[in-house]
Amino acid sequence: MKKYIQSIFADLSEELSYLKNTDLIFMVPKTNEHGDISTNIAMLLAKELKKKPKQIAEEIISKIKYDNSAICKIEIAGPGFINFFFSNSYITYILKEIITKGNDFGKSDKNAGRKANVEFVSANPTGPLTVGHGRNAVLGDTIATLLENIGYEVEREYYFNNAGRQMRVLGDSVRLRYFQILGDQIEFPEDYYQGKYISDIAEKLFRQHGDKLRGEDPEGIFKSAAELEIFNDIKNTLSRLNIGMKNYFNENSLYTDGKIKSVLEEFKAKGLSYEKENAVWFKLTELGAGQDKVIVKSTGEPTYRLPDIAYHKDKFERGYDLIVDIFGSDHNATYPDVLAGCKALGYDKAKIKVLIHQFVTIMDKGEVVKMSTRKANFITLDELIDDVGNDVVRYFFNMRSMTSHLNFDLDLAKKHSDENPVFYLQYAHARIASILRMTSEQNLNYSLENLNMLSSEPEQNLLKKLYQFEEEIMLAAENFEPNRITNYLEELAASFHRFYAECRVIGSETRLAEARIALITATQIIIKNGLTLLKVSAPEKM
RNA sequence: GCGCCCGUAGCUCAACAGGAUAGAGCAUCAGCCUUCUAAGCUGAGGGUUAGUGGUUCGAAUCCACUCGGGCGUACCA
Repeated sequence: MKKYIQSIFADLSEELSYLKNTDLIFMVPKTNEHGDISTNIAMLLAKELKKKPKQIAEEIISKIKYDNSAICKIEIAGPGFINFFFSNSYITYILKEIITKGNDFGKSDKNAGRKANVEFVSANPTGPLTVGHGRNAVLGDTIATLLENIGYEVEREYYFNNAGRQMRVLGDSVRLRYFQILGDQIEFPEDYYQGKYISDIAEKLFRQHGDKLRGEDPEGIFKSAAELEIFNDIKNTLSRLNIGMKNYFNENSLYTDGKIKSVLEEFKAKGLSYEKENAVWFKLTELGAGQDKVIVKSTGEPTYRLPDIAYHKDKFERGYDLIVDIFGSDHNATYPDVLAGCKALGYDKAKIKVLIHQFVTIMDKGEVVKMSTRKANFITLDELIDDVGNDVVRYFFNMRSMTSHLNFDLDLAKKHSDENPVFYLQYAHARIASILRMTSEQNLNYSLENLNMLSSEPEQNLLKKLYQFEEEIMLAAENFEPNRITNYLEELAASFHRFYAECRVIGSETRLAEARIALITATQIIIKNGLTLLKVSAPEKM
């Protein structure tokens, strides 16, 4: 519909030339009195044209040509808004679209043929996923789904590093626990991994091998067993949330494939690196950053920047049209270096979209829980799923904008009470399912013949919400904002519940009942499609 | 010190690219089930949008500064 209004304005701009070079902004007004779509164009032009906004608006309205079957009224209001009112035949059209397209309604092929890579989670296999990773995982997966919904072919990717100091400490942590099981009196260092899962892995090794591993190297079987166990655990947790990765990208492959080396050589050839104090420095100052950074330590080991740049180079070479990285706010200082590196290598960094989400604050019994993988005072994502179920976990992590901190109150999430918006939505869906079960028993079906009978306020509000769906999910995808979906769905469900309280389906006069069945059928489809994007279930009964 | 993010009702959060009277949920209070699921609905109270100044027809939104909170700021990842 917005497209249609844009097109009639485009036609009009042939006649009113001042419309040509301005951005037309259309929005959905908050109240029904202000119509279905509104534009502030007259006010924006007032200064430039040295005319009063209302005069401009009048001129636009008097000259604009539109189709009566789509728009029934255009009026000027307030300081100069132009408000458009949709006609009933448009409403009929959109309901019909929703009902006939069903599960496919809302899908768009706008980006058909384009490929996207979404990298998320990317936790190293040093411990189970925590609630903190949960937000990253759910946001990443939902963004991937949203991109698929607008036509992208999406690859979900998990980047990990199973080498380095962290992993050595992990292997040695298991080894020491193993010795403890054998009865050795060993002091377990404070900066080693304290979690119980370490002892579990050691226990398992003991059951399989007895005391035969005494002489093994910490980086041998201890490390590899730990990595295997932990990775299986992580994958299992992700699959409980319906998250499946297409690629697991091992940082180590960047070394074995010579990609790190080739980036180093390229930097050197371009004069973007130099040696100082036995280390290799990346000339970031030349690229506009504040200071140069080390990319290869004096020990010969690269810092994280180098593999990160090589990794992104690899992604570019794989030919994606869009590369999305999802990080927690603790990475906010590192990605500019990576982007600068990509740009220096000649890649279009506009293809990379870095999304930084703020941390999850866990509240338990009214207190903030500080978490650290190393010390074992974390709540695992698995425990959270056990407590509240995957629907609630997925919904809660999608509920807030990425830029704000997410306050996860465990007591509240565990409650399963009506404070929980997930149930509010699911209840709306189930209520509709229930009505439709009963109407079908009575052989009552939807009809699009008399939709103009849907004239009461709750019905009008519900209709209005329905035809906003397509635009909402488009905006959610293009702006990478999953929380728009949850906000929208809550408003939609509220509109439905209000309708339910005031308007009866069964027992109304047949033509009205048929129209209302069309309305709630469409509502049910939209709720289901919205929840499906979030991978939250839409039950027929509760 | 510097960089990024945040500050909106008692609490948790919305508010589309600057738009019309700043909205929901929870909590509090008062109502609504002989009719489609009360996990619901209706109403009331609750706000100087942290503060100060600026930009303009118009600011929670943009700019500057101040205050407060989070995360960073390594030859850790």
